[in-house]
Amino acid sequence: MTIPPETDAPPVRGKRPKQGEPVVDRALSLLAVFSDRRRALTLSELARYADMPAPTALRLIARLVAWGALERLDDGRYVVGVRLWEVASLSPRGHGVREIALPYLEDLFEVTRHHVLLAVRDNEQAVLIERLSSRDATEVAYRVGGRAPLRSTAVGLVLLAGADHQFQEAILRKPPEDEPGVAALPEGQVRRTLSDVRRTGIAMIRRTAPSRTVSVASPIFDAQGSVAAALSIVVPDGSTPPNVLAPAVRAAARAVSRNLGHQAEVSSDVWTHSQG
Amino acid sequence: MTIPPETDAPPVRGKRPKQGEPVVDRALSLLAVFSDRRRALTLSELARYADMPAPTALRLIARLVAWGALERLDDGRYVVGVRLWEVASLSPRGHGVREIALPYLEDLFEVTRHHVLLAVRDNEQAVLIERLSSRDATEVAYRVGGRAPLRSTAVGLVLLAGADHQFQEAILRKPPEDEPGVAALPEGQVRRTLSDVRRTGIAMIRRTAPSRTVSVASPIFDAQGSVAAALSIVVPDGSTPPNVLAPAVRAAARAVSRNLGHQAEVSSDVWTHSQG
DNA sequence: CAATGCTATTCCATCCAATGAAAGAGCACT
DNA sequence: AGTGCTCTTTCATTGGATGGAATAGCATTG
Repeated sequence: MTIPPETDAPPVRGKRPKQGEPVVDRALSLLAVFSDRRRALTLSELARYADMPAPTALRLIARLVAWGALERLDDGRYVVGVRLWEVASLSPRGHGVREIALPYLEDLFEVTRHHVLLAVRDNEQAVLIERLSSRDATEVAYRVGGRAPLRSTAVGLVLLAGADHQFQEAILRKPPEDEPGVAALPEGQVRRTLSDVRRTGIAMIRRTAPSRTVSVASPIFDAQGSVAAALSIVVPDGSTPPNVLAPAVRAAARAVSRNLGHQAEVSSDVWTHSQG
Repeated sequence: MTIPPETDAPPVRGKRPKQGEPVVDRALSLLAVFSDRRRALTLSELARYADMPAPTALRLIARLVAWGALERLDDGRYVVGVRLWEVASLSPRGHGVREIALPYLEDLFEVTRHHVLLAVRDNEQAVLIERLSSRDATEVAYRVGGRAPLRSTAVGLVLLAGADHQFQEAILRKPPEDEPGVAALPEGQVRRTLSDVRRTGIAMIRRTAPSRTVSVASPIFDAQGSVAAALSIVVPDGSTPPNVLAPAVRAAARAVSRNLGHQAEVSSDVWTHSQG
C-alpha cells in the first residue's frame, strides 16, 4: 500500500501518531514485547508489537543493547540480556524469597518427588518464582516467570486470602477468568474458601487439565506478618491424599517464613494479621 | 559532527551539568545503581549514585515504578520489581540455560551434596546463573546474579577457554584482577591451562579463601558448538579428590549440552570449534 | 518550639534530545 | 531486472525532558 508521494496537502499536518509518550515508557514497552512465546525478535517485530516506527525502535533498542538489557543474536534478532537478568536477580520479591526458600523447597521436593512451586502476587495475578520438577513428573501448567490467576490456583488462593480486604473485594467483583481444567467457583464459595484458607493455612485446588492433579498450598509470611509468597506442591490426583501432604507443605512454608523474619504466632490462629 | 554554530554563546551559562545523555541511558543507570549491597534505595540515594538531580531521578523512577521495573516499599524506598524479574526470566542466557540445566544440576547436587554452580560469560566476567547448596555446605564466594573473574575461577577458565581467540588475548593482556584466596597465575601458565581445559573439558581451581575449596568445572555447549555456559562443583579441599569428581561434572555438562541441541563430537577431541 | 538539616515533591520557562518521514542499502526470492 | 521485505542513516522540526527554585514534610537538635 503505497500512497501517492504527492498529496502535497497532508490532511493532518504531518501526523500526530504516537508522540506524547515518555521515552522511558516506550523503551519499557519494547521490553514488554518479549514473552514466553516471543523470546527472540527482529527489529520489525519489536517495532510492530510495540507500535512504533522502526527508526524509533532501533534507536531505543540500540541504547538497551549498549547497556545489556537486550542482546543481539548472530541472526540479527534481539533477546533479553544477561545484564537485565542480573539486575532483576536483586528483586526482593523475585530472587529474594526464592533464595531463602530454595533449600526448603528442595527438601520438600526430595521427599515427595512432585512439583514444588513458589509464587508471589503482582497486581491481580500470581507470578511463579520457582518450580522444582523431576524430569518425569506430570505435566504442569505454569513456567517460572509466568503468571497464573488468583482465583483458580492453590497459590493464587493463598495469595488472595493474604491480600487486604479491599483488594479481595475488587477481585471477587470481577468475572472469574476461566482457567482450563478448573471449575470456576461461585463468588460465595470463593469467599468461604478464602476464609478457610486463612483459618487452616492451607489451600487446595483440583485440576483436570493439562492433567489431573491436586495442588496444596500454604502461605509464607514476612517479618511484618503479611503474606509474602505462597508455596505449593502439585501431585497427580489420586496419588498421595491431600491431607497427608498438607502438614509437609505447611511445615516447609513455616520454615521459610521463619527465615524471612516472621515471628510465629503463639495463638492457634495462623493468620491474624494483614486484613486491611 | 556539528560545527559550533556561533561561539558567542555564554561560556557555561548557568551550567552544563549532565545534559546530552539519552533519557533511556539515564533510566537504565538508575537500575544499575542497585547491587547486592544496595537492594533498597531512597530517592536521594538513587539520584546521588546515578549522578542526576533529584527531580529528574524522581520523574524517571515514576515511569519505572508505573511499569513495574521498580517497586516502592512502605518506607518510601525503591527496590527492583517483580515485573522486571519476569521479563528477565525470558533471557536465554539467564533463565534459559538455567531452566534446561537445573535437573542435571540437581542430580549432581543430590549425589555429592556439595555446591553446584552454573555460569555464563558476560563481557569480561562470569555471571553466576544458578547455585545449589545444602544449608550446611562450606561458605562459597559468589551469589546467584553475582559476577566472578574469568582468570581465577573454574567456571571462568572454562568460559575463557571457550571464547574466541581475540577475546582471550585481550583478557590475557590485562593485569589479572587479584582474587582473594586464589594465586594469580602468570600469563604463560594461564595459556597452558586454557589449552588443557580445551583438551580435557575440565578446569580446576584451588582456593584458600573464603574457605579451602577445590572447584571442578566443565563446559556446556550450545547447538552451534560454542561454549554457552560452564558448570562446576565446589568441594572442601581434601575431601573428594578432584579426579573423582571430574567424570561426574563432565557427564552432567554433556547432558546439559545435549539438551541445548549440541551434537557430541565423535572425535575424542572434546573441543574442536569456536576458536576465532 | 523555633531552628536546622534532611528528603521528597511540585512548578515551570528554556531548550535540546527525540522524532519519524524519506531515502538508501542489503538481501532473498522470482 | 524486478519485487518486497527488513535494516539503517539522515535531518529538519518540535514537544518532552530538564533542573533550579520553591514548597512541603519530617525528623533531630538546641
